[in-house]
Amino acid sequence: MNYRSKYKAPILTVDAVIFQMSGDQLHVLLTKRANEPFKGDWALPGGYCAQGSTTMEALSQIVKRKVGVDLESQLGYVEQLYTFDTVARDPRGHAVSVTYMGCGRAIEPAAAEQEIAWHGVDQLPTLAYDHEKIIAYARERLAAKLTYTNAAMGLLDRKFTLSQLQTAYEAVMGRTLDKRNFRKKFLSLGLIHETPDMWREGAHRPAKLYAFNNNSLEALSRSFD
Amino acid sequence: MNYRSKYKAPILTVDAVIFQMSGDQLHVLLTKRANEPFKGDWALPGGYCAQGSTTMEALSQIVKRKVGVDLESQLGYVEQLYTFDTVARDPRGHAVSVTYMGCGRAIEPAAAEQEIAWHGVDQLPTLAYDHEKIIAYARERLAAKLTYTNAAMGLLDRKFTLSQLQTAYEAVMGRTLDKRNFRKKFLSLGLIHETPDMWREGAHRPAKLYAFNNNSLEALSRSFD
DNA sequence: GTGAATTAGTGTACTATTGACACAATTTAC
DNA sequence: GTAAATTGTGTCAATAGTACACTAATTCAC
Repeated sequence: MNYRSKYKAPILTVDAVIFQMSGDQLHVLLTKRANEPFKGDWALPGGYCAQGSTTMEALSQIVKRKVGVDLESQLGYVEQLYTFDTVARDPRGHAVSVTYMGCGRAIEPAAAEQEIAWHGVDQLPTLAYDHEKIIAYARERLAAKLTYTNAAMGLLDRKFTLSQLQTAYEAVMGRTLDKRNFRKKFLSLGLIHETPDMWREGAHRPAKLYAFNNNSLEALSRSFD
Repeated sequence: MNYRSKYKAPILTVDAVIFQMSGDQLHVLLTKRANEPFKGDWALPGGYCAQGSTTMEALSQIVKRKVGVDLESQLGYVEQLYTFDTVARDPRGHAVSVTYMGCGRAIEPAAAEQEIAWHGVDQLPTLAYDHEKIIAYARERLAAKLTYTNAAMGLLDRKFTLSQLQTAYEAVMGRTLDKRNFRKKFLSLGLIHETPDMWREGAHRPAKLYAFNNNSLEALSRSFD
């Protein structure tokens, strides 16, 4: 096939799975679709990627406009998740969607074009397209990343207590962890350090605040032999 | 933006990183570009994805036509790698490339449109586009997969010796492994089983042949706590 | 058929990591 | 000062990882 002849590119869309902690639950940012198809259903924020901008640039603009979140400044980190495509995915024709996953903390969306809401990942409403699968995949990916990177950074304030860290791990992984083992293990990884500050809240002993050593995503190496 | 108005999709391309073992080295299948841009340079097999076919379908057709390899029947497994895009990636304009990675064994390419060759991943020629980075990324991904999946399956015959398996691991990871520890570890994973057959070759003791329990990709779970 | 060459196949001792498990310390509210 | 709440801590057993060297089985040359 020759590009100049009769080549017609598939529709290219981008979608974002934006996570944050709310209480002790992992939540995902959704928007209510105002138009067909799937009018009235909840969906991941996303839209078209046009010629001339990268998928990440397109996503930034779309997310900013539609749900009022600035990926650059309001998320701890963003990474590409997967590219989904099926001829039937979008009723309007063949679509390819490049999806990204990001984690943030206490995100305050600015004015947005669309109705938005945070939903607990364990209590999702009916979702448009295959977005339920995409969210499940994003959560799996994030859970895997937690075991060998400092990705939890994205879900926490710059300074956090070990209990907050553990709560985030439990929310993403969907199971409880042992407090002593979690602390022992995590501290031995060397990803975080103590700060002089304490977290005081409620009628109980205050907690030491920790911070990640590295503000960008850091991976530990795994070994085989 | 409205789809029906002035939306114009970026060029969508697909590229394949196809690995196989040759001797004790990991090799990647490359084609020599016959046209500009990068005419004469080596590149990953790939091409345009047009409306109406999924990226995987497009890739299958392209790889079959250009380098004579049938992804379905000639590769042990194929998975999506990453989607690369930069405005400058393709000199003709903004392009988005969905890349896939696959592993095969003693692949015999059929008649192909383009000049092709297998290159050792540690002795790559000058490559077109950012294909060098893509290959490095694919290798990293494969190395990571080897530590928690049966992905090595793709690189081996259905029946193989433990030495062959170890050689494949060493080639992908780029370092040597201890024979006794490798065997102990791998056998304990429970991914493979002994067969009654022996591999006889050369003036030395014959080796037991093993087979994977599962013909599709299988992942072991990692734990945190 | 004997010895040289080559690769397959095996075990042990040590260290590090994981996982199960319970109670004292510190703070606030009353 | 006592109750309520949450932080913070250690040990032991089991498992997994790591370093390391020799014997077994075969072919080939003589």
